[in-house]
Amino acid sequence: MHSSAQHDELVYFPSWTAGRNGYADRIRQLFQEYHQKQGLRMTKQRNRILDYLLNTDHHVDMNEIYNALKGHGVGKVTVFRALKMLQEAKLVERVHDSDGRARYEVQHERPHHDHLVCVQCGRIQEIQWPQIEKIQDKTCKDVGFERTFHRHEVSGDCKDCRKKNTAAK
Amino acid sequence: MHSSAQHDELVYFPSWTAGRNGYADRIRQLFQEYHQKQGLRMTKQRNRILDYLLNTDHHVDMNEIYNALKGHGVGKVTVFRALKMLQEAKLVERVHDSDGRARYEVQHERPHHDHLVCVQCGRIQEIQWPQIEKIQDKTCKDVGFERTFHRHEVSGDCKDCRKKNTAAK
DNA sequence: ATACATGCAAACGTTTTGCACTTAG
DNA sequence: CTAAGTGCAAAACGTTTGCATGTAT
Repeated sequence: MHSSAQHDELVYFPSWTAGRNGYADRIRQLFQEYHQKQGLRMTKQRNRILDYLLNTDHHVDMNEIYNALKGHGVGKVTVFRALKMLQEAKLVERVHDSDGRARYEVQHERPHHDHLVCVQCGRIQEIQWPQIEKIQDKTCKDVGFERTFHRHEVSGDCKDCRKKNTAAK
Repeated sequence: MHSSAQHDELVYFPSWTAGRNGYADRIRQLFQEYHQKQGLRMTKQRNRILDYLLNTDHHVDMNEIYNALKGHGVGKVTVFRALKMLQEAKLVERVHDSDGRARYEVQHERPHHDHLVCVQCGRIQEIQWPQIEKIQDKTCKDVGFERTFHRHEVSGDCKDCRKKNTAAK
């Protein structure tokens, strides 16, 4: 699987960012299997919605998907219901941005990752922090807390926006 | 201030958890000063809302405050506007829960802290993780990201709940 | 006295549902 | 053919605003 050395350092650009197509195909397969298992029907709308999700590298909201696809016979409600279905299938995860609005991302069968969220351009950069996970584990053990999940978001200004800022002066 | 040794280890029960009253008084003072500076008026409603916030140990939403105070001449809209004002005064911070609903907490003039959230009893244990902050700083510098804020929540089962679970068997 | 604060009701934006029509299997 | 899927419009939901009334200064 993710065969490259799993050392203890930070991994800024995780290995799974490569080979995205194989990954996308795997999701599409699970998507189909879920339909069969649940007696659901594949439609062009659902396929387009999943495609959109698989071809984006950031967390999208319902409207973004709707706007991108509305010319192609996909309604807002369908996007809503497809996203709901995809969540039930555990293929998409719902998160919320800093204003509390819902955003979605393809659920990754891959190492847990944290987020660098740019407050200017909204871009979300994903990062793996194995060191931090280790520290968490140790502390949790010490205080008798059993960790099941964690959310770690760092907000600030990304490289590009900072460059623009200084250029604008 | 927080005079105790600021070493690099985890601090499970930070020093500022003691002396909560002094802390509350400080906030009330800033609250009053903000009113004077801005030419605002102190009202019983606003005082009650601030008191409620100061006497709770978890992140509350508008409705919780409203329900607690509606018998005492405090309307929903007033809670809303008071919270808005408190945010402008930098005394209250607005966050969002996992469903995207707004929640509020008194803004702490104290070291940044992270949260251990028990999914069973809902209790939130606060933790300082200076080691983790260090790692963040280093990574952010490496990728050219300027960190302004971070949110770090670890979910799981707390010591007490786990004890209860095994006892129940 | 006079701004500022309050609370009702109504506007708002987003998410969700009811229902008649369409379509994949 | 028929149960599932779609899309419109409308309900539901939380948040926010307009305006007449109340009140701290």
